[in-house]
Amino acid sequence: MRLIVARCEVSYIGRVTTVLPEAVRLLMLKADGTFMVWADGGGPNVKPLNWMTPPTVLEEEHDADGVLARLVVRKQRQEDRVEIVLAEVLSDIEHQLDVLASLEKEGLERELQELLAAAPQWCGEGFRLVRREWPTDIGPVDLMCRDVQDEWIAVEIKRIGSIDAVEQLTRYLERIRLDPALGCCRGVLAAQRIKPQARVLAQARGIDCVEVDLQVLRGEREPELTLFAA
Amino acid sequence: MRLIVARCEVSYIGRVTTVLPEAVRLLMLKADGTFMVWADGGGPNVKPLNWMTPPTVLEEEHDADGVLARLVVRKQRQEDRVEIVLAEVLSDIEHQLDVLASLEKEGLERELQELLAAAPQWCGEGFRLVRREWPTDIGPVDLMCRDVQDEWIAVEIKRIGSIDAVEQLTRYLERIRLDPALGCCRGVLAAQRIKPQARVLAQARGIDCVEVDLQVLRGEREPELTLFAA
DNA sequence: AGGTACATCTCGGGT
DNA sequence: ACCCGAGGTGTACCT
Repeated sequence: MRLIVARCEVSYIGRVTTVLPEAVRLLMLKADGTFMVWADGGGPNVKPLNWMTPPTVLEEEHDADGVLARLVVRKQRQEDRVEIVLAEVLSDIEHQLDVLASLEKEGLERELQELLAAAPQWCGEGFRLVRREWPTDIGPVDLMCRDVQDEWIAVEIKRIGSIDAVEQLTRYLERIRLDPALGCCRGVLAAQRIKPQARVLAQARGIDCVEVDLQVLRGEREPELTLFAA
Repeated sequence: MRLIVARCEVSYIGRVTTVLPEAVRLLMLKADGTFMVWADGGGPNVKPLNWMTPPTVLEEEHDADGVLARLVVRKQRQEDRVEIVLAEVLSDIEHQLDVLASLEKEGLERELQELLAAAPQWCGEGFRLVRREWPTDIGPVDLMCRDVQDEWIAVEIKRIGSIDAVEQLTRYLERIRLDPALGCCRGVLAAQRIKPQARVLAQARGIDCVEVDLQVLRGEREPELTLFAA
């Protein structure tokens, strides 16, 4: 990984066209071929101002004194290019970093699906799980359940229930209901949080919405007693 | 901007929980309060392994020799925290970077919308603009127009017209047509490029497709004379 | 290679 | 503050 701090001007030509006026910025050249330009504020926080993903080709130009004067980062088989004109190099260091993957993550949608598969009654009273990842010809439904009347219910699970989730479930239901045996299959959207506009669309489509609590599912917290609530 | 290269172990607890085993990585501390952890490969290219967006609070712990031994980055009003245990600091530099925004982008959907709002006839013969960003209760329609017969047309604009774009416009039309005054509103998908599958779906839904040329809209190129084309 | 779905998406614009 | 939509989205997984 090479880190260059320099006063420079940056141009990108590719899917869009951008220009950055001359200023002191960080140029980050990863050993894997990734290139990024960073500023300290006045822009995105966690996203570079400009970047190029591998595979890239790096051209370096030096002036008469051997000082880095120009960098061009290009994509192998495309016209995408970032050009950096360096007016002043303040620092230029390189370090060997470890390649060690294994970033373990917990608490994603997958965990939510596992917990709800083990306790489908949180998606609706009396629900029994028939299958996780029920296949349709346009993709798998998260959970397929049956209720106390043996009616079918397709459950779509999301961390945050948005309009897209309603669309996705609608598409699945369209497919599922082509099968006469499942013709009256209902749809349930289960999520930690469901956005208001998604709720509107779901209601219009006859899809039920259920908000679930991750901590309750994990058994870390007692469920609220809502049975006798207004 | 402070750049630390160190052999370290990183833990994050927040929306998810992650652990990174001890390895040599780059720790990036921006002056705006952003914190990021980077590796050289074996993970995402252009995304940090761990990060925290401002506002953040930084705690630094040093050992008896004054060497940096532990870092904790916390969010002010949340339980989110990143903890770094440093086994060996290989480099620790700090530079003053410029804050100079003004990353001008050209060629995005916004420009396309501006150009089509100024010349809606490219979306359909005789179209007049009634409103940009016409509000519905599930989101805004890019352009609302009327044609020479005073009929209403909802226009969805995309850089690339995909199936999602057709779904989106379909949703809007669903809501718009609930209003009797707009009951016969038509739909037009305008994009620089429209994917074949999106075209098929659009046709099935009675939505017209129009491909527009950015350079023609900008007046940089003459329109093709297609009036007498087959 | 192309399509789909997920992401601590991030980010900007609106209300 | 929340919500929506766009992104040079990136990334993994599937066909």
